[in-house]
Amino acid sequence: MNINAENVKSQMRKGYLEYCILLIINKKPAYVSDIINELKEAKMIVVEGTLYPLLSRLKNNGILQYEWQESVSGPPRKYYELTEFGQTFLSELESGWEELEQAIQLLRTKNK
Amino acid sequence: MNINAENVKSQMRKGYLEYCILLIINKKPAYVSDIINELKEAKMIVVEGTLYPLLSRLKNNGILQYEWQESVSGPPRKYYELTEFGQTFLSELESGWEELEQAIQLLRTKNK
DNA sequence: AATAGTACTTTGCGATACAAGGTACTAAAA
DNA sequence: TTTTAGTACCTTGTATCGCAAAGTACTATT
Repeated sequence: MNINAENVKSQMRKGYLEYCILLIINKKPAYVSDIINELKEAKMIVVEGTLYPLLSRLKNNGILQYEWQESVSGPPRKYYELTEFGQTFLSELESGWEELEQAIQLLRTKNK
Repeated sequence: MNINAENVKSQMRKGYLEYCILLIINKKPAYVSDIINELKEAKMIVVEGTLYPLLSRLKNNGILQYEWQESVSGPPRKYYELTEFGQTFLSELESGWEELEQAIQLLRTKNK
């Protein structure tokens, strides 16, 4: 119920997870730990419980597909990659991001 | 249940409403219609049912306060403005936005 | 066998945008 | 004076989604 800056910042990141994850996977196939690490580098802290359902959703919607790959140490991993449709989808998100960036820039400069 | 680009774009905007609204109110006191119009100019479509509860929440958390003002035509309006704490809060959101902007820029350029 | 480590999955909760419907006040028309 | 239209504020119910926490399963080492 209480608002604090951290809370709002986390809300801010919410809508961008899909976008960020697709950017990461678009480079090369990745499994959950890879993704978490890349996000961490970009200062976006995300946990497993968030990622697994999200990846499933993206897969069920035909945006991602995965392949099992053996690991040198430990159980096999699901490596996700973009489908063709996923590529199209990603470019739509690109423009969505640019729109928001411009919207906020407009509001910020107008209100200086 | 289905993902589509519009849906995700709207999710993207979600977390930024607080920030955008505070940017608008920070310039000068505003009531709901003012805010909706300014958001519309920046291509962020928001409806009353979203705004009223949000403004209440911000008020209850000491970020906004309001004054009633007569209207030339129609019922009186609640004009919201930032409290001192609200100003501090807004600058925290500023940095939150900048962080996200950088995070996404990093992921985008890395994955070209 | 037992233990530790890694990976994937599920459940329940809290936060919040939004649709839809409702209340209240003001001014103009009938 | 009553009715109607317009504006403004508020509330309820629903769907979405991040996250914490707990669980299952596989592999390698002791």
